[in-house]
Amino acid sequence: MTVRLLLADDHPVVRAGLRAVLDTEPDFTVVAEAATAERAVELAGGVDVVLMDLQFGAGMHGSEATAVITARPGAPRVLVLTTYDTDADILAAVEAGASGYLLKDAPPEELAAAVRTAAAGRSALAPAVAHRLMDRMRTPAQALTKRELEVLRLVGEGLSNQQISKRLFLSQATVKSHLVHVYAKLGVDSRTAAVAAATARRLIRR
Amino acid sequence: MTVRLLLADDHPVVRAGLRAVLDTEPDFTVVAEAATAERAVELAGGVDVVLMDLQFGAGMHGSEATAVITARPGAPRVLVLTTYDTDADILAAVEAGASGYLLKDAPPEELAAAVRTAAAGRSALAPAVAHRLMDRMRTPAQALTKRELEVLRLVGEGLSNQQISKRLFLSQATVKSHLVHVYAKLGVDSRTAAVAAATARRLIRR
DNA sequence: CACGGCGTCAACCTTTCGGTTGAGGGCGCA
DNA sequence: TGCGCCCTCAACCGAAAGGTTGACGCCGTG
Repeated sequence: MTVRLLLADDHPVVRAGLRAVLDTEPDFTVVAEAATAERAVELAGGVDVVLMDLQFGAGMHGSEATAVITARPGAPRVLVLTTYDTDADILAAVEAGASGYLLKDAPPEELAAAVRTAAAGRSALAPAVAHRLMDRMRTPAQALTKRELEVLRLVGEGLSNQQISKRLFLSQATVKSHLVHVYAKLGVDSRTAAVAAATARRLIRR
Repeated sequence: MTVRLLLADDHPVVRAGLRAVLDTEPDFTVVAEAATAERAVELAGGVDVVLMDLQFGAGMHGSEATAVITARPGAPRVLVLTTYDTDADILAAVEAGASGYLLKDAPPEELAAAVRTAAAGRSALAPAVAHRLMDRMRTPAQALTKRELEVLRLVGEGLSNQQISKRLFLSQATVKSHLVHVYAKLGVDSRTAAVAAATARRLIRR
């Protein structure tokens, strides 16, 4: 039985590389490529496994596309294949229904093995990734409230508490209050560290 | 006349992709691959063009390898091929003697054209990259020094002056001194604003 | 309805940061 | 041999941010 593959990555070179590595396997067939996450959603029907990058230059994020694809009945398995292994990315991908999470520096054999594992309906997490996920479960990520996120975003834009308070029609005391909660939830103790942590976890965008 | 190529990238998939895209060109031959910058330096003899990534998981940076390779007599041309186009990366690559700077999301035709341009001894800068470089030349006033950039990067990672001073073996006074200069050059007045401005201008990456 | 989470704010204190002045050594370039 | 730039550091001060306690109203849920 042949495994039909869809390659979703915005880099032509990476797509060519995946094709070169996977299409030579006798039981794999690359049936389509997508340069955007939107296109991947369109093409996901009729394949068995989707190899999905997370970062696309613009537009939909890979984890969003994964959620859309896996939500459908008779959906293909989605194997996330990305460059980074930040907690937030992994979490988002797994929550979106990804069957696996691989890093792009994985050797070809590992890649092929993961595709077979995913095609068989089992979970294929790279060891390093699985470990990270375990860590995460132990300390559940505190979700920031809308207001906290709003304040944090302005901090990320470089505004002072004074400026934020004016922008949001608040007192400085309130801004500080929100930030204290943000620091606690992110496990940091300064505004710059909060921005760094939130950026790494993709809570805020830049 | 055949152009002999060396592919230097730590991702097997990317190397396979480059090989797939370039080795099919009748006048190109991929004669070697390197998974590390150190290996690229070893293998650079005997090829005409090196396709060089900048980020290698560990060890030598691509721009260092580029500098070493281009410094030798009869050196091959080095074409930098990376994911990001931050000012600092581009500058470093060009200063290291790179003949071109391409982004990995470039279409295959552009890639092949750039290799031919480099092989012919001409400069091959992606339009977006060239534009950035021009910007840089036009306003050299706000150029941050290496040290200032180094400090700013750590600020962006959320470190305090205290932590930065320890990390770089400096006194806090020196860290503050660098930051004061950074603020002046970026036209801001706080560390968070400096990070925001530097990110917007692609002086630092996240 | 009582409870908890959220959003708002005040007062107070400590620590860090921002900004200034001044200064010395190293290095390249005119 | 100067000059200027870069990097380094000290001392000092005011301003901003960090941290704590306590408080009040709103709202949704058990």
